[in-house]
Amino acid sequence: MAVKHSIFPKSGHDHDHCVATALDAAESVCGKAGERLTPIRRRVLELVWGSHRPIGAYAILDRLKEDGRNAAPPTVYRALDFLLERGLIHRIESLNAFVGCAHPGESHLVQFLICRSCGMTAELDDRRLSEAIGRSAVDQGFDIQSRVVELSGICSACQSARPRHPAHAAR
Amino acid sequence: MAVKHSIFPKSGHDHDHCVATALDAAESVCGKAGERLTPIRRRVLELVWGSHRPIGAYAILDRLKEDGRNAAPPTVYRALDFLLERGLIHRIESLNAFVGCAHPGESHLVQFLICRSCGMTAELDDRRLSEAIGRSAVDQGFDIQSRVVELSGICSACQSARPRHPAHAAR
DNA sequence: CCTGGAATGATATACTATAACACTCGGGAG
DNA sequence: CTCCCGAGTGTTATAGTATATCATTCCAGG
Repeated sequence: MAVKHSIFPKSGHDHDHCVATALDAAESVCGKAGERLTPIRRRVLELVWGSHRPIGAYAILDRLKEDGRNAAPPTVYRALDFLLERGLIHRIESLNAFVGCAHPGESHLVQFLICRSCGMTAELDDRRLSEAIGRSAVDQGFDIQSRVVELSGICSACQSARPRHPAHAAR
Repeated sequence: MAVKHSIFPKSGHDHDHCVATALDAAESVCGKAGERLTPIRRRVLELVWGSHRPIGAYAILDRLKEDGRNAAPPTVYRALDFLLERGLIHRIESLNAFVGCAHPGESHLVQFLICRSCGMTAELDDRRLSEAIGRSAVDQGFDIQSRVVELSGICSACQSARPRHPAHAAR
């Protein structure tokens, strides 16, 4: 049975469009907040959006160096912190890596599906799931301030095909 | 309104009993599986159970050294890997730390509540929440292999009191 | 201008985790 | 009994992730 509305990016999608949209949205979000999307921040965001696979801070750093820029770890982490605070990217705790936010500027509760075969991630905003989490916390009198929900497994595309990116297999 | 059945460890509980129970359960689990709970593994488990606050691998390492034992990082990580595989401890991804499993030997899906004020964690096994996660995955045709659900916030005890362990405040 | 805060540069270091190889020990095959 | 084998541990080195600290630059507003 086919999946009706897969939220996983399709293999042949126009990714340049994803990137352009994300950068535009970032300009907009920063503009409204009076924040500066400096060249470094913009470039880091672009690199995070290089694919739908989470990317590590040091991989970003390597790319910045390839740009010919003087870059050190703090350069990257400052930009990542800025982008995280503005909700333009997400951190995947179970991978120590970062991925673009699919709904920048909108407040949303997020859950991730992470494919161990192709490395792609999908960002969910499942209301029933969020509510179940909220109920669980309320039952315990717990005041939730942040949530990490990361589900690793095999996406539907990889289930029906030989793995295409074995390099991204889970640890 | 008071919480009916808080799963958070109470401040004055008999923690020695928690530790003893955990060690007994570990002996039992290992015995049935024909695995060896060696002195190092037992000691690491005991240290992880030192409190209901997640502990980092290097903090465990320091304790082992205090024991007068020759210990290096691999010593600790090997023991932790063993304990993780047998389901005797859990890893908290968002803290890079480890905490004792409240239900060793039983297969269960787990979610964590992590108090940013006192550092305590509570292990939930909320069936509705697990089912909501399962449905979410099925909707996407996603085959879940592992789950990370970690909710950070303030536990009910800390909400009604001045924080008692500010050193454990979230990053 | 000039000045104060934000952003970046630069260096050092802390923290987390694994690779690789050597050694020991105890149990089973012969 | 001896040999051998594999699990467990010791040891050293290194990989990978993140932050502290201070210097410098840049730019918007006075």
